Amino acid sequence: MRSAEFDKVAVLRAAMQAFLNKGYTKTSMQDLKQATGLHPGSIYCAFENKRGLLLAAISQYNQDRSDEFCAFFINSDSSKQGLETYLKHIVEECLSCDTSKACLLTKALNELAEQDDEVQTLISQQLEAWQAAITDKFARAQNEGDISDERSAECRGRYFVMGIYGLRTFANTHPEPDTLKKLAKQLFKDVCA
Amino acid sequence: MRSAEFDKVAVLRAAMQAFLNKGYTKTSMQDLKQATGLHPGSIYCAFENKRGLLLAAISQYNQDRSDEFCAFFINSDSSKQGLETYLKHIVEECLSCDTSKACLLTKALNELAEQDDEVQTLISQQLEAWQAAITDKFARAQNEGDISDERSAECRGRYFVMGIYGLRTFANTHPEPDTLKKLAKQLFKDVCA
DNA sequence: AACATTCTTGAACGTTTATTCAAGATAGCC
DNA sequence: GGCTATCTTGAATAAACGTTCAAGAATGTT
Repeated sequence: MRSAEFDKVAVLRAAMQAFLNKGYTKTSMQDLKQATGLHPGSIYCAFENKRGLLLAAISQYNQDRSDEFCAFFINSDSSKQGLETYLKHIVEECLSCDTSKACLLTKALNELAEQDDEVQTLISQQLEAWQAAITDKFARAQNEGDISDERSAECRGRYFVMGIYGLRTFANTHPEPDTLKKLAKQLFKDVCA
Repeated sequence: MRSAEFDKVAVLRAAMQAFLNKGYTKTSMQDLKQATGLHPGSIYCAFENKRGLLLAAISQYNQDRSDEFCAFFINSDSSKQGLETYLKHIVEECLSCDTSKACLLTKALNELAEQDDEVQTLISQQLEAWQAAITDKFARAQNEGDISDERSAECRGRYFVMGIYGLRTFANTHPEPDTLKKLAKQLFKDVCA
């Protein structure tokens, strides 16, 4: 008996960085070999093929982002404030230079939506769960009395998600801190109004 | 002497549809041959290479969209109403099944931003011009007295653009008419407030 | 220490890719 | 109608791609 020598989670994180940098199609097996440190054979043994590695990387990405999201609410009894700092965190992420600014879920969905139904379904479910988590926080904020019941939590959750999508895309051409921060501030004001 | 037999604009429109369907990398020369009706040699003679065809298709797309945008304002003396019907038009576009729902500029930018500086620069300039055109309409609407001067036209233009980006991305996973229309309505209300 | 089992390695494979180019077709000009 | 110039055609090319697989290395068991 002999167990695998590589750290699966670390490999998946390296792979998702590679996919974020070049996109799925343009990331070659040679790129993945270099990024993960795994030889082609090992990748095929562990993930079946390149597409399998993408699917696994997407799931890992979703897991990481989901954990990150939850962390904004565990030590806070104000859901509204948690959402605000979460939004600020996203802005900072858009502004950081070292890590890729895009979201792997939307990036992969854009690239493969009309060609790969399984990828599309997987990502759609994950984005749906993310939106549901955000909507839940708006509902809590309403129960906590910080946001009015004039509009439903679903309505606010959708709008917030839409705003984040827009913010991320906008950051591609306008990575100026002041502009993004102002947009985010306005977005949060509008979504809470 | 002998002149070219194909219609350049028609070829570019066919090429941009192909690029919208599959993305730049996954659109093969064979796909482009089928979509445009041009043989490889003719494409290379007219556009230098695949990338040259993409650049030309992007410029044509930008031209078409720019003309389309202007059409919303020529027979109207209310800039605010022109912006509103423009936004409704975008929602309809997101909902239509036959044509591709995405925007070629943002799609190509997402795919090639970190790999091709010339493509990135070209698209950035075009998106900038689009945003400037929208900002101009907000400034006119303010002069016409339909929108307050409380926030600047630049500020509103940016927010509107961000909202359209978000709306388009949101439509990928939620192509339900009622949801999109409601989001667009709220967006327009917020951006004019 | 030798064995059996599993993982790792990287060269080799068949496709597919973007690109080229020489031959053929077509149009205008004398 | 023949000539020249230009455009069209599509087979050929070389490189790059994802994938496979048999040989080598390493581990745990006896």
